[in-house]
Amino acid sequence: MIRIVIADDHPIVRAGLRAVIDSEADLDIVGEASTPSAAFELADSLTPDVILMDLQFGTDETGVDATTRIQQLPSAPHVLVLTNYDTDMDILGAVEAGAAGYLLKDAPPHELLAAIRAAAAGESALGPTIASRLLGRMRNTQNVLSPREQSVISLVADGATNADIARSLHISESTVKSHLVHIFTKLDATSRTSAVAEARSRGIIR
Amino acid sequence: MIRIVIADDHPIVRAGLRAVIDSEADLDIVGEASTPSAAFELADSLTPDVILMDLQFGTDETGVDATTRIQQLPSAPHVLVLTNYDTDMDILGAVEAGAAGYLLKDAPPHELLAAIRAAAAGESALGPTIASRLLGRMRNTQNVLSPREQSVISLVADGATNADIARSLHISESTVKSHLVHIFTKLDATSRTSAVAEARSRGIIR
DNA sequence: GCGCGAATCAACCTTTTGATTGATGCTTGG
DNA sequence: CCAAGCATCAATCAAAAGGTTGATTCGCGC
Repeated sequence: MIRIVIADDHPIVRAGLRAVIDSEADLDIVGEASTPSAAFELADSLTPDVILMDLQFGTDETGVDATTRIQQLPSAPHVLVLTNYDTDMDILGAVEAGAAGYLLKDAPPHELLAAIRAAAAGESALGPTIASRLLGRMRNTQNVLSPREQSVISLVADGATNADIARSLHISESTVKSHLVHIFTKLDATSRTSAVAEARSRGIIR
Repeated sequence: MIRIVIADDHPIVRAGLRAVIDSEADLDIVGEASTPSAAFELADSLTPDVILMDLQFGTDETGVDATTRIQQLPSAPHVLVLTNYDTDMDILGAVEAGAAGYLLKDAPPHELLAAIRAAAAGESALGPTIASRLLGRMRNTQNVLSPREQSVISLVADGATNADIARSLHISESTVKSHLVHIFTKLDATSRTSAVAEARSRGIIR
C-alpha cells in the first residue's frame, strides 16, 4: 500500500486527484494540504511514501521551499511535483530541491499513477521530455543571475527606468547599467526588453 | 435536474469537477470535452443546461471562441467560465462572448455549486469581486489597443527593437513610433518596458 | 596569496527610444 | 459632409539606454 499526501491549493484539483487515486487498490490518500507549510507538517506527522506537490500556492512560500524542508525529515517521503509550469528554472529548481519526479497537470491519469508508483519505488519519475529538457539545459541555468541581478531584472520587467531602479535599490545608475550588462551577457540579450523576454521564457521571472 | 457539460483540457480537473458535481442529487454531468470545438459539438448535440468552460486549452481556439459560437445555438446552454486567469481582458472577453458566469479555479466546491445553480436559473454567476472588477474597469478596457497596436506591443514584448518591428510588419520606423505613442497613451505608460508590464497586467498580452 | 565572482562606481561615446508636431488617406457612422 | 479612428509617414530634438573601458573592495575557495 502506497501512502500519499496531496498538496495543492485548488480544491477541485485535490478532488480530481482523490478521484483518480482512490480507485486504485494499492494507493491510499492519507492527507491533504492546501499550503506548503501544511504539506511539510503532514509529511512529518503522517510519514507518507509519496507527496504530490504543486509549485505555486498563492503564498510567498512555494512547493520548492516545502520540498527542500521535507528532505531534512528522518523518513522523507518521495516528492512528486505536479504543476502547470514547465520552464527550465521550475524543473531544475524542483529537482535540486530533491523532487523525485516532475509531472505537468495535463498528464493523463495513467501517467500520473505510473509516476506515483515509480516515485514510491525510489525511481526517477521524470517523463522523457522533462528529463531531456533537464540534461540539455544544465549549462544555461548554471549561468543564472546573481541575487542583485535578479532584483534589477524584476524591476526592469515592472517597467522601471535605470534611474527608478537606482533609487529603489539605493545605488547609482552606473551600477544599474553594470548589472544590466552582466544580465545581457548571461541571457544573451542586447536590450532590456529582450532580456525580460528571455528571463520570462526561462522562468527566471514570472 | 441540471444537465452539465464539462470543458477542460486537464483530465485531473475534469475528474475533480466530476467528483464534486456527481455527489449532488440535482446535478447531472452529461458530457465532457477537452477542446473548445468538442465543447461546442457537445453543447449542440446534448443540449445541456450549463457548460463549465475553461479559457485556455493549449490550442489556438479558446474557451471565449467556443462561448461565442455556443450563443448562436437554438437552445444555447448557460456558459460558466472556470479558469485560472483573472485579468480584465479575460473577464471582459468572456462576458462579452456571452458567458453567464466567471469563476476562478481556486473557488471552493460550495461556491462552484452555487454558481452552477445560479447559471442554470438564468442568473448572473459573477462573484462580487469579479463583478466589481468588471464595473470598475469598463472605461480602461474600452481603450483597448487596435489590432495593429496589438501586433506592435506583442513584438515589443518579444524583445524587438523598433527597426525589427518595422521590418517584421513591413512599415517604417516612424509608423512604429506612432503606434507606440498611441499605445503609451492608452496604457498610461511612458516607455516600452512599462507599456509591456501594463499590457501583461491587463491580460492584453500573456 | 591568488583568482574569481559579486557589487559598486565612473567617464565617454554611440545608438535607440521617446516627445512633439505635422501631414495624408481610408473607412465608418451620424 | 463631417468627425473620429486607424494606419501610414516625416523631421527635429531631448532623453534614456547601451557599449566600452577602467577601477576598487569584499568574500570565498584553493
